[in-house]
Amino acid sequence: MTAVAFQSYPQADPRVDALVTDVIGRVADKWTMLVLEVLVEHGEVRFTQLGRLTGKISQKMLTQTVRAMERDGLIIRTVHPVVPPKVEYRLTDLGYTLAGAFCGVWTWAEANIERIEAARAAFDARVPC
Amino acid sequence: MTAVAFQSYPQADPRVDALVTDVIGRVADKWTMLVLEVLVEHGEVRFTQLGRLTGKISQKMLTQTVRAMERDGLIIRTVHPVVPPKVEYRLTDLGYTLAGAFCGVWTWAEANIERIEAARAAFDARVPC
DNA sequence: CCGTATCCTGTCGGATACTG
DNA sequence: CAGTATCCGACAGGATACGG
Repeated sequence: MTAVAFQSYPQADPRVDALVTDVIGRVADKWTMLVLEVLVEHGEVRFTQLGRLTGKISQKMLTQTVRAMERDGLIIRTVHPVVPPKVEYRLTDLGYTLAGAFCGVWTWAEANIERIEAARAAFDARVPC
Repeated sequence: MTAVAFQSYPQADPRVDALVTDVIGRVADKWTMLVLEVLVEHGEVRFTQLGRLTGKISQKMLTQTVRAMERDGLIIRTVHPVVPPKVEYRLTDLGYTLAGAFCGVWTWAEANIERIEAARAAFDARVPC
């Protein structure tokens, strides 16, 4: 399936490219990046605490995000057999290297917010609804 | 390897944080990154050509993506008044700096695909069903 | 406290058809 | 060639309720 427009492109290795795209898509998620940032800053963090620090994230999305990140080997989930339950999350070495890679994007966004907003305003003035 | 050494994240302004998140969300899009990569590699590219080079992207999504990127000041759209129409896209300076920032993530993904797939396989074996 | 399960709505995104 | 317009299925993701 997926017979789409623009098929057949002279790329070197479509398999590797697809995998990289997949990894990027998974990892470049909004919540993934925020969780990554929180864990870099705070080290080991509990579930609810992680939710608060991440901002307005629903419990559902937080669960999904940490689960996917654990599956990808980015974080480690530690369950303490106590009552009430205590679960802590921390980055793996792989997670730290990813955070390092994303650091560039994060600082870029911070540094260029004003330029982007200016560009948007100019565009919207140029192309009104 | 590893050796993370992360400088602590400076500010704590929720407004700025929201904006950064917004920018990240916009810019970390799958198609945005692919278009970015193609334009870095090929310089100035026409619409259909861009579609082919980007891989399996529908015309609709390509239009949306380039429009949003133009609005954000990442690319420049040049219309040549000829028949048949000829429209070319190229990166702005801002676009190039973004591509540079993403370069780290891209190479990270390439370098760690195998580790991620191994982690996923291990996780799925550990947590079946 | 740490989740899972369910419902429900908005948005994403592909397919198709048409214009300058 | 370079779009625009429209229909529509799929799914992300919030709100809520419940369980270990």
